[in-house]
Amino acid sequence: MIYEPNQCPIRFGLGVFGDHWSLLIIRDMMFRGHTRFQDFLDAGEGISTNVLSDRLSRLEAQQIISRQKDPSNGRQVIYELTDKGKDLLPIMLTIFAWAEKYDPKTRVSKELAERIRTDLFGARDEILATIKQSI
Amino acid sequence: MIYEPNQCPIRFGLGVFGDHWSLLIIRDMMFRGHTRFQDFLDAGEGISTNVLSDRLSRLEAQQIISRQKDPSNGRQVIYELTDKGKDLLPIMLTIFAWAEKYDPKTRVSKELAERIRTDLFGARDEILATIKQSI
DNA sequence: CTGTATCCTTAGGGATACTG
DNA sequence: CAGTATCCCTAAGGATACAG
Repeated sequence: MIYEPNQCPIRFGLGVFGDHWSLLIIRDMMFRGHTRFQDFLDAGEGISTNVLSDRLSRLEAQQIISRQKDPSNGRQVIYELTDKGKDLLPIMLTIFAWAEKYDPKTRVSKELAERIRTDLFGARDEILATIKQSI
Repeated sequence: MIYEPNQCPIRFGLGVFGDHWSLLIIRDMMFRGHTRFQDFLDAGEGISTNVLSDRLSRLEAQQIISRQKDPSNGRQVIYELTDKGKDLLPIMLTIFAWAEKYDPKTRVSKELAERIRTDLFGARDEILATIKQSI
């Protein structure tokens, strides 16, 4: 058994970042350096203030991001990825690599994509075979 | 620039497997060996027939899964992952590894988790630093 | 067994105005 | 600037019956 039913890691992941907006917010922090409420509003995805507020709260509650005031400007709030949030990077990168392989429009940094491709895509069938045996 | 705006790989991924049910269906095919309509209904997630039907159609349209009749039983339909679907494995595994790190209940095969951890978590900060420079 | 077809309900989210 | 508070609306999805 790869994992215990009712203790499914995919379900766990979906609970944390499994909605449309959360993953885009994390993406913007990770790859665009966004740190402020306004940054996310201006990202062009069309998120409304109430939804953004809600998602930032949830992500903070789950310790994916931290919220603090800018010491040099007390009215400015700064959002940052926590270690738990930064550790979502491998998930993002594997999505990148998959998209680069199947979305003709996606262009990702070659080094990153190459790394993932050899490390994980390369062993795909071997790993799937291992999994099949343990079902 | 890591990727072109409006050509975002995360958006592309969300469009394919970004809803609650699709990822669970793919999981069941990948890690539980499910191949039949009834398998998914019985998976215990409580999906209804109309939604399941819809998701299977979409996944087939996106060539994540294939649909064919069982040659030995003409009334039995068999769903299988295509290569494009199998290539979602790295994404699944990185979610596994992340969940194992942060969800106390999740227990994943050690070898798989270890492989991902050293390959990708290990270089996390280094990669993030590279990204920051190119924003 | 593998789906459609309907009905119905609710949660999610857009628009907007407003506040500390 | 960073949110809250409403209002409203629609699309997603659960339940169920039925069909090929």
